[in-house]
Amino acid sequence: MGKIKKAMTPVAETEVPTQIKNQELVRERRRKIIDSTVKLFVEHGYHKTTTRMIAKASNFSIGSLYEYVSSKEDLLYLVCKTIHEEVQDAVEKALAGTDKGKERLARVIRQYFSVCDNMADHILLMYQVTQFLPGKWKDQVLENELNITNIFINALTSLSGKNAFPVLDGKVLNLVGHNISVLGQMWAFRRWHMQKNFTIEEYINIQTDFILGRIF
Amino acid sequence: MGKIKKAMTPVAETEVPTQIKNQELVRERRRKIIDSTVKLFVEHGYHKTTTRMIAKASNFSIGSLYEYVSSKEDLLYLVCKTIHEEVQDAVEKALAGTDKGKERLARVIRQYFSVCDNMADHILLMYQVTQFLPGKWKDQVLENELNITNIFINALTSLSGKNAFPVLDGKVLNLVGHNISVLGQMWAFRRWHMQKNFTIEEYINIQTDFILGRIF
DNA sequence: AATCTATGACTGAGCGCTCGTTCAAGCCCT
DNA sequence: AGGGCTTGAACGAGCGCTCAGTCATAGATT
Repeated sequence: MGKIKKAMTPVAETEVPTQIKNQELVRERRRKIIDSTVKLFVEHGYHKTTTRMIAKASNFSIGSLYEYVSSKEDLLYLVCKTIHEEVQDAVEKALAGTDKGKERLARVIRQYFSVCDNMADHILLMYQVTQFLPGKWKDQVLENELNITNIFINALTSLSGKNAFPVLDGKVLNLVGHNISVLGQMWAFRRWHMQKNFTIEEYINIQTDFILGRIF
Repeated sequence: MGKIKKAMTPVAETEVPTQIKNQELVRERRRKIIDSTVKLFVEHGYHKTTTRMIAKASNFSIGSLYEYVSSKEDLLYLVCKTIHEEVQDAVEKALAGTDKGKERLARVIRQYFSVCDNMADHILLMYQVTQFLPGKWKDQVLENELNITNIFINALTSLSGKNAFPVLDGKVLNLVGHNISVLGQMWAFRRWHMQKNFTIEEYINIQTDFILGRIF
């Protein structure tokens, strides 16, 4: 069966169980459910969002909701996965350019930080919500998080020793990759301070200087 | 793990209401309650910890618990406040030294990161739990968080322009202060990766180089 | 074309249970 | 005696999830 990969929201077909036979329907309905759920989770948080609210917001009965998703925790996982996919897609697009050395790194940082700005709500949500995932899915989510960080680590590694870059130890590269990842997310989870004191442009510029060691 | 010195917790007397007349008793009992609660929250999280569990763990009846604390949310605030006080105390001690320039900054960073290591559970807890505070107390907690960050900003500011330090713009200093704060906490909230790949010593050394721009 | 039948998506009242909170009654000290 | 402190049974709102039943559709049969 030749399925066309809709780059938007893939949504697992088999990973998370469902009662419904028609897989096309599952994909479509789940997308609607996930979209509504993200909004509700962002607005009210995981616990204060009831399954009834989710059902209403996506125009299903609760019963019907539970045909497409087997528990609230399942739904939470689908939400997390979708957000990660969105971030990863956006960041990977930034790797396409052809410039070299620090400029290339700076461009990737800029792109990633812009994504963090656009998806600030979602990133904050991930921080708040990962703790409620059952173990097996928490592991999966952390792996997805690592995948994104690895994009930066790879970008750094491919630069090490070239274009006026010093040769760097693997551990250093690894940690710097995580730093980039977290400093982007910081724009979201410290927005209570950041958005009062910086524009996203200022933030990107200063943080880029900071990461590239141009400050001290 | 938590080799935290049993730092006696001050505990607000008036800020959070109580039914009990004897203030001495309130202070003493609340400390016991808060200590037990922190342990339970760390182990089970806020929602899965019931008030009955808290009462049992601190050797009170539920009724008695509610004489000393007027709601679970109140208790949550007391917990957050106590943790912040502990961190702040420890970091402020690091300011006592007499060395100058980058060495002084490096020492403050080392001290702070060590605190983040010792209190990793508590820092993670703060990240998970702030979202459940009612508005007025969330503001208070964020202010406490800012107070800690300001310690770094002040340390940076007092260095700006001296001892081979460049003169730096206020926004830059502000953001770098937040970076230090967050990179310390990152040791806690990314421990699922960090503690597998670094010792705290390695972490401190690399991050210090990173912050001071010695990497690229 | 008309009728029957099988399928499976959809519905929502209600079950079973948890949890934060209260309060009437009792205990203890002065 | 009376105020301060403790107790734990009882309350009731709220939640995730179930399941017996409805109904639209489409293929089979006449």
